[in-house]
Amino acid sequence: MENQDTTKARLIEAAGREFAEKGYDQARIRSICDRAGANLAAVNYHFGDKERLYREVLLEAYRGGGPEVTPTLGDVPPAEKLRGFIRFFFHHIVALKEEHAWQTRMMAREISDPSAALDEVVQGWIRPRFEMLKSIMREIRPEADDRRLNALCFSVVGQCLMYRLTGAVTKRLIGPESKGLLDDDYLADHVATFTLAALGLGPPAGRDEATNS
Amino acid sequence: MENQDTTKARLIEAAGREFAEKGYDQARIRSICDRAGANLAAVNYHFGDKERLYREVLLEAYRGGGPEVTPTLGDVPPAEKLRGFIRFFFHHIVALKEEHAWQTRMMAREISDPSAALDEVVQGWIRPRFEMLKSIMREIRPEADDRRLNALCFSVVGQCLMYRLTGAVTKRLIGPESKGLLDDDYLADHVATFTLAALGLGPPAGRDEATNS
DNA sequence: GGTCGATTCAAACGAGTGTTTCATCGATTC
DNA sequence: GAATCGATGAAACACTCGTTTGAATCGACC
Repeated sequence: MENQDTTKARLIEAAGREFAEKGYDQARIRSICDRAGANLAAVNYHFGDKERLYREVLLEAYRGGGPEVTPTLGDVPPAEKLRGFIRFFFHHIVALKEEHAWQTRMMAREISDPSAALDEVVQGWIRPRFEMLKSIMREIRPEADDRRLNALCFSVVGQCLMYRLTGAVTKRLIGPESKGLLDDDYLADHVATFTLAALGLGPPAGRDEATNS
Repeated sequence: MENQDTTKARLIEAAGREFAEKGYDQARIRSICDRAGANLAAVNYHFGDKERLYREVLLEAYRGGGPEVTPTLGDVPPAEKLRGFIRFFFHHIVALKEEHAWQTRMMAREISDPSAALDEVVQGWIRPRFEMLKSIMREIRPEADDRRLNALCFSVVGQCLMYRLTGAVTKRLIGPESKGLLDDDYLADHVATFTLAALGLGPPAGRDEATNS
């Protein structure tokens, strides 16, 4: 009854895009109000201040209308589940482009550039997905203790997040052309193969160079 | 003849610490001048502006007096070289504490929070170390093409950098106690084992839970 | 149609911060 | 010892940006 095109709703939408693009510090209230077609004072009137606006937007981002970002893994062998999780992770979190929903991009940004609201994000958004990975890993390594399970999961996540967190460096490091060759599908497949090999569930990584140039 | 305790030298030292701690944006010229015991106008007098100060400090950081941060790997099997590289990487780049030299901390910061001077840093500091890793990988996988080699190296680096880039998240994700259990030595060993297993050079990861609790 | 509360608007405020100014100091030189 | 010039110091300037203010506008209700 209220989520029509009210000023408040437009502000949340505009702020979501702004925060997702620039992060909390670099986001500008003037820019948000411009995008929303609202007056500069609107943010203070409707939300009080910048931080409370951010928290409302964050709430909207992971509770509200954002797209579902949870892998659905059927009843397949754990190795296949792991491969599916990695592929999902790459396509929905690592490889975020401008056209992706700002809701997800804000979550991704909280990982690399946490705000004061990180606790809520970890608890409400990151942890459930991490636990999903951890339960897959537990299926694969029932005998591993909790510390080892965490390290194993971080080995998976680290390989993926690498490409999201250090994009500027890697592009300069190997050149834009080589970076372009590392597309999402290739990388997802590589990380999955690498990880399954590390767990003894597949052939060693890097020996199958028959397929590509 | 000039690198005594001049105001300019003290400014570079103070700015190095400030930039390493807070990054370019959050660093404050007033704070730098305070640390250096210099007047506010000193930065402009000696360097022109904040950005040129940053570039000079960066130059000093990776050309000048910083500690040597390059792994020395003797004539051992490539698997051992890789293990040594990972251990080195963890101790000197990932696990940077406050007491580490600001020179290295600035390099680490450029990775996660690049400045306008990233090009120089990649070319002068990151690339040589990356090429070292790549040559090790080439010894292990002579038949792999360049794209695969890059992906393999990034799988190694990603597992390590993870802990540097997402510290705030991981601490909240698994709790400070569990995070504390993942000390540098444990993680370096884990990543090495994981990676060697992935390459078919060691036993699968996560099956050796006899040693620790 | 007048009243009142909610909303919107233009304008300004005030704090933070990089930068500039200009007077002063101190050593070197003639 | 006076002149000169690089270096330092206190103060202020200029700009950005979050926030506030007080008037104008709109809509509902009597």
